[in-house]
Amino acid sequence: MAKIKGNKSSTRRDIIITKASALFREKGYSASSMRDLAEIVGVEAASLYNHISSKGEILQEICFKIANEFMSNIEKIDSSNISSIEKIEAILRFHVQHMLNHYEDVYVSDREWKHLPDPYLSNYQSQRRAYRQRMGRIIDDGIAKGEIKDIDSSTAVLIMLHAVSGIESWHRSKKKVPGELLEENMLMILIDGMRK
Amino acid sequence: MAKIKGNKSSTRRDIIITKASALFREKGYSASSMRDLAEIVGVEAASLYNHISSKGEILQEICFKIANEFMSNIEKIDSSNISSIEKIEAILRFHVQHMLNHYEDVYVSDREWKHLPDPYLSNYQSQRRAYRQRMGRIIDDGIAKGEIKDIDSSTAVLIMLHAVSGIESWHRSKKKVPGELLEENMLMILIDGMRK
DNA sequence: AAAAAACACTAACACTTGTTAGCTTTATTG
DNA sequence: CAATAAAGCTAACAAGTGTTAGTGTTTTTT
Repeated sequence: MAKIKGNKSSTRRDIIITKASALFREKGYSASSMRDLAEIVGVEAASLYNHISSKGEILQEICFKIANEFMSNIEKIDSSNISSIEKIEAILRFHVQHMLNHYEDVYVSDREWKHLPDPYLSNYQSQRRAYRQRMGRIIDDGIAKGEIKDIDSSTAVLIMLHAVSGIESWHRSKKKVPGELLEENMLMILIDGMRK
Repeated sequence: MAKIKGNKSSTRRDIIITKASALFREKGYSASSMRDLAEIVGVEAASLYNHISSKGEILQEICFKIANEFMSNIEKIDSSNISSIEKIEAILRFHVQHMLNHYEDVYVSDREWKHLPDPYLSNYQSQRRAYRQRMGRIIDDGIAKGEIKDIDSSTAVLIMLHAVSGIESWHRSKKKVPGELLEENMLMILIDGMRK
C-alpha cells in the first residue's frame, strides 16, 4: 500500500530546525541554549536528541540548505542566455525574494556561519567564496561588454550582497513598505548604480 | 606640578576594551568568555574586574562610543550648507572611512548590540532609529528638491548602511583593493544609483 | 622610607552549557 | 492484540560561565 506521508524526513525534525532558525536569528547561535529551543518546541532538552545529534548539526543544516539554494540558482541563471546586467538583476531578485520569504534561514546562515563545527566551516567558506567569485565574473563580463561601469567587481559584489541582507531591518520595522516596492527600489538603486 | 599622563582614563582599561573589541569581532560577544579575553590581555580573568565592572559594560562602551561618533558627525553634516546629495555623500564617506580605520569597533557595535544589558539596549535602539530617520529625512529633502530619484527613503537608507558594513568582508579577503579605490567605487555605485 | 593606590593572583561561588544513559509512554505495524 | 519503533521523560555528567572575596605585590605619591 502506498504510504501517504513521506518516508524520509520526519516532520518533527523539521519543526525543530525551523524553530531553531527563528531562535538563532533572534538571540544568535551562541546565546541560544538547547533548553531555550526545547521550551519553544514544547519538550525537554534531552528529547531533542532523538531527532538531531548536536546543536552544531542544526546550524549546519540551516546553512547548507540555504547555500545550496543560492548556488543552484546562480548556476541556472549564469548558464542562461541573457545579458550580464540581466543576470545580475535576476540574481538580486532571487536574493531579495529569498530574504523576504525565508528570512530566518537566510539571516542565520549569513550571520552565524562562523559557529559551524569544524569540517563544515571551511567547506561553507569555500562555497561562499565560490559564489562571490561567480558573481564577480559576471560583473567583469558586463564591464568587458560595456554594459557595466568600470568598477572593481569585488567591491560591487560586496555592496550587492550586503545591501540585500539589510532587509533584516526591514523585517523588524513597524511601518513596512510592501515587499514588491522594496524589491523595485533596491533593484533600481543597485542596477542603476552599476549600469554604464 | 603638571601631570603629564591624563588623569582620567587609565590606559590599562583602554587596552582591555580594545582587545575585547577584536575578540568580540572574531568570535561574537556571546561566544567570547572573560577567560578568553584575560588570556589575550595576558592576565587572569578575575584581574579584569579591577578595570571594568562587567562583561556587558565593555560592550556598552564600544557601542556607545561608535554611536556618538556617528551621531555627532551626522549633525555636523546635516547642519552644513550643501545639497542633499552632497550630504549623503559626506555621510557615506564617513561611514566608509570609519569602517576602514576603526573596523573592529564599528563591526561589533553593528553586529552585537543585541546583547547589550538592558537599560542600554533600548537606549541604543532609539539612537539607531533616530540616526536612520535623520538620513531618511535628508533623502526625502533631496527627492523634494529633485536631486534624488523618487525612491522610498527608508529602503535607500537601509541599502546605504548595510552596503557599507560589507567592508567587513573586504577586511578579511586576501587580495584587497586599496582603501581609497574601495571608497570611490562604493560612492560611485551608491550615489549614482540614487541621483536623478 | 612610609603610605596609598593600582593591579595582579588564587580560590571559590552559583549557575548554565551541551550531551548521555536509562526508562517509560505513545504511536505504528504485522 | 502483540511487537516494534518513535518520541518523550528524569537525572545526571563534566566542563565552562560571569563574578566576588580576600590577599599579596608592584607602582606611585608624599
